[in-house]
Amino acid sequence: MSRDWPNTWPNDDWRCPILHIDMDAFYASVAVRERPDLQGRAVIVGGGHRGVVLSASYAARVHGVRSAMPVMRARRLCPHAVLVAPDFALFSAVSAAVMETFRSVTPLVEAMSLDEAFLDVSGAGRRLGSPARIGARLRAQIATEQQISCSVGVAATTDLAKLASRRAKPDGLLVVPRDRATAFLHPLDVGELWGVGEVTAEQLHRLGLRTVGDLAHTPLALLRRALGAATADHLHTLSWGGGRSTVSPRRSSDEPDRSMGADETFSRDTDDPDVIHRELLRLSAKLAGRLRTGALVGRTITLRVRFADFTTITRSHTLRDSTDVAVEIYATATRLFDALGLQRARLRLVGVRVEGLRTAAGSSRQLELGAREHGWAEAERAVDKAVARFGSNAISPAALIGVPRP
DNA sequence: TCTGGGGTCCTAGGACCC
DNA sequence: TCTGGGGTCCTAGGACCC
Repeated sequence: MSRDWPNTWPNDDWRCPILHIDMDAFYASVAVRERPDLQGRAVIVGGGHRGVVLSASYAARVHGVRSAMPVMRARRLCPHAVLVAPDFALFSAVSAAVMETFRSVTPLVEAMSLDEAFLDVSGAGRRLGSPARIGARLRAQIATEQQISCSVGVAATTDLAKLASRRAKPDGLLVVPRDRATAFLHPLDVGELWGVGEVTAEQLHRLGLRTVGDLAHTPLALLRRALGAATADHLHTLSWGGGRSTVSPRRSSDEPDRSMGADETFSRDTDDPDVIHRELLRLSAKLAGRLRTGALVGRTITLRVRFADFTTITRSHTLRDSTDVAVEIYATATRLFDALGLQRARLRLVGVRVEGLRTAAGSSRQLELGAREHGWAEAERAVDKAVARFGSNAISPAALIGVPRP
C-alpha cells in the first residue's frame, strides 16, 4: 500500500457511500479455516483431471499461482502446495452468512458472486457513521464471525469501489474520495478497468494507450472506431470516474436469469458419437431439472462444441414454444449436433444452454394440431418428485443407467 | 498432463415487416 | 420502376467476469 493511499480514515468522504467488499482468497481461506494445519501454507483449491485453480492462498501466489490457471501448471510452479478439492456447499454457507452480516447494515446489498458484494451505506450513516467506519466495522465483524479476512473499497461509484478494494488487498480498506478519483485512476494501467480484458488491453496498447489517463485524453471517436461504440463509451466514462453509483439488490423472480446452461469437459477428448450423445442427454436432463426447480422455461436452445484444439462453435435453434422438458432440449441439441456433420472430430467439451427464459407460470403452450400427447413434461415432473423423495440415483434416463461418466 | 463451469453483454448480417 | 429507412427477431461469434 502506497503512502499516497493509506489504509486509514483521513481520506474518509461521506459522499462516497458505495462499498465493494471482497473476501481475500475466499475458497482457499475457507479451506484453511476448516483445516488449521494448512495455516500459512501454500494452498490451492481446484482439481479434477483437467481442472483449473479456483483459488490460491497468498503463500501459493508468491510462487506465481493464479486463479484460472491449469492446476497442472500451478503444481509445477509450486510443488509443495496442498491441493484441496472445492466444497461448494460449504462455500455457499459461509457466503450466505457473510451476506447476512452485510444486510444487517443495509438492505442495499448486491451480491456479485459468492465472495463479493456491493453495498450502498448512504442510509446507515446516522446510525453507524461514515462509509469508511462502516467498512472497518464490517471487516472486523467478518473476521470475528467467520475467521476469514476481506478487503473493502469505498468510493462514489461501483467501478471505483471495486478498484479500491483490489488495491486494498489483502486485508485492507481504501477510500477514494470524490475529488481524488481521477488522481487515483489515471496512473493505473488500462487493464485494471473492469471490462478491459486481455484482448481489449492489447488493442489499447497498440493505440499507444497504457494508462487510464491516456484513455481519458483520447478522442471518443477514435476509441469508438477501435473498440466499438458500447465499449468505448463505457470505458471513457470510467476513465473520468463516472459509472454506476447505485446498488440493486439481486433481482429475484420478477426478473429471471437470461439464460441457463450446462457443459462438461470430457476427461479425455473423444470422437465417439455414442459418448457425445449420451453426454448431451445427461446435460439436457440436468438443465431441464434446474429449469423446473427455478420454475423457468426457455425457447432458444444453443449447442456448444469445443474441439481438441480449443476452437469453439455454437449452433442454436429457437423453438415455437418455450420448454423445460429434457427430451425436447435433448432432441434439439442432438439435431444441431448431427447437422454439424462432424467426421469423428475429436471433441474436448459439449454444452447445452437455454436462452430467452421466462417464468413457467407466465408461459403457455400453443396447442398443436394432430400432435401426439405431450406426455414428457408430466413424466419428467414425476421424475422430479421421485428424485426429491429418493435421491438423484433413484431415476435416470435409461441410456445413462450403468454407464460410467465419460 | 496447459486451459472449468456458470453466466452477461455486444456486434454484425440477414430475414422480415411496415 | 427504383429505391427508402426503421424496428425486431434470429443466428454465430467473441470478450469479459467470477
